[in-house]
Amino acid sequence: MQPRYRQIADELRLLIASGKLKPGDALPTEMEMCEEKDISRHTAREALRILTEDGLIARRRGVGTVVTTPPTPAFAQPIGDFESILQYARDAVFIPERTRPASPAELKRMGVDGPYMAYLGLRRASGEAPLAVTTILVLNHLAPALEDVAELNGSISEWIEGEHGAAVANVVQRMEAVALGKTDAARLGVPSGSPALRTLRRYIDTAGRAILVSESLHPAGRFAYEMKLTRQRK
Amino acid sequence: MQPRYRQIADELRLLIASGKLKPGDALPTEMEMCEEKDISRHTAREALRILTEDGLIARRRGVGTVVTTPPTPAFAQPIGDFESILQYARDAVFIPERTRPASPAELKRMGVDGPYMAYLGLRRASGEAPLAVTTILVLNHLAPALEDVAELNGSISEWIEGEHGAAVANVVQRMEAVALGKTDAARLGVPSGSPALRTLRRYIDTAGRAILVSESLHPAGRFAYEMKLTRQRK
DNA sequence: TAGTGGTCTAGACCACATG
DNA sequence: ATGTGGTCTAGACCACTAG
Repeated sequence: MQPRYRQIADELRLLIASGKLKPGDALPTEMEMCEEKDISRHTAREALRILTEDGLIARRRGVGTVVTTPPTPAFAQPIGDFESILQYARDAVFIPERTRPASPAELKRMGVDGPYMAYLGLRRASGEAPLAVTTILVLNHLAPALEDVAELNGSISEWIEGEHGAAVANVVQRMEAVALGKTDAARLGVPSGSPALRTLRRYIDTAGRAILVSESLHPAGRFAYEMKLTRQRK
Repeated sequence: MQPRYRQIADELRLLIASGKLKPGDALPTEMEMCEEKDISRHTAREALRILTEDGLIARRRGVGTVVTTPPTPAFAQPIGDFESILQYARDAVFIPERTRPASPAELKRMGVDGPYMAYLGLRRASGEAPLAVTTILVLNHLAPALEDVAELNGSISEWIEGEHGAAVANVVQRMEAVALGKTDAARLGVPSGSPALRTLRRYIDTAGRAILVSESLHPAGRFAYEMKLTRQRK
């Protein structure tokens, strides 16, 4: 049994999700909701508070309540700490296409040196367009077979931790803007030379070795990296 | 003038931050707070709700309210990162060029709403080429004069904290790739349409207001954002 | 059984935006 | 002047936990 305010919040959420209420549309005022649903104002406000926190609606005193326009890039993955990076890796599935020993050019570009296997593929969420082209380098003696990678619904780094007992001690992450080359642009279905967010992550074990390095190229508009940093509690 | 429930939330937050209330300690019950502060239960609950959302306290029906033990996720962002954002702002000097009330387009693009002043300028390190074009929005009643901004060798957010006593509670940071428009490209000396890293930072105070928002457009190759995430001991 | 937080009602006054 | 959402009061009943 759900509390009344949550039922109402869910009703409204459904109206918005289904498109019956579009961005910019006005919601009923608090008093209207009170009469229609036969509830007190407090209950109505609690329902609206939930939707406000979720960013679905915006409220302005003296004006009313409207459905917000969704943030421009649909994918604002809130990633603030290490854990949610792994979460991101789980949500946006890596679809491997082929594997081979890493080339010298790749090794240099991704800032490592040694015997690595390279996995090339796409990163997808639920939608149709791929989120990114991704290259993953794994130290040779830890590298799984391509078939196994395809089976993994978790992240490769977690597989390595489970399979080999290697512990990731920290992750160094780097972000910058680049222009897409012809090949990558074609795979993403965007014009050659168009902007992309390049994220490079190096997973370092306790010995300081990069056991896994991943590079993703996210075309503009399909992905934004968002993190919340909270002031320290001293 | 802050609402009563927020004053009380801030009082309690201070008790926790200062260590007078340690993790595991019990807070007063709702009824005790009502009598001590001479407020209604609703007001007390609203204050406690804020702290619950911030993860500072945990509440259990039939038991009471206690200060939470600081999160011990397997991985966490080193606390230094909040400070290093401010550090970045100090290193790469913001050179203001002009100021005016923020336009509706700017407000929408930067995800805020209200009366803000806009400061437009370039960001430079030691070298010759500018690192980025930057737009900074500051809440009207906190906004410094353009001449003062030029004098600041620290960051504007720190100036605000010192001058007005406003405390930045957290920073939400967003990164994505964009194509540079004609004007910005010209100011940076790169071709129109070339890639740039857009970083948007919203500095949020304890009341949840964005007191300052900054947007920087870093052309490809001149800037990369790098962060290190360390595994936390349990 | 007593006390906690969770939910809900029925009022009230206010600051603010709009016509 | 009217109506909006923001704040606040003073009650109430409930589910749950613990002694």
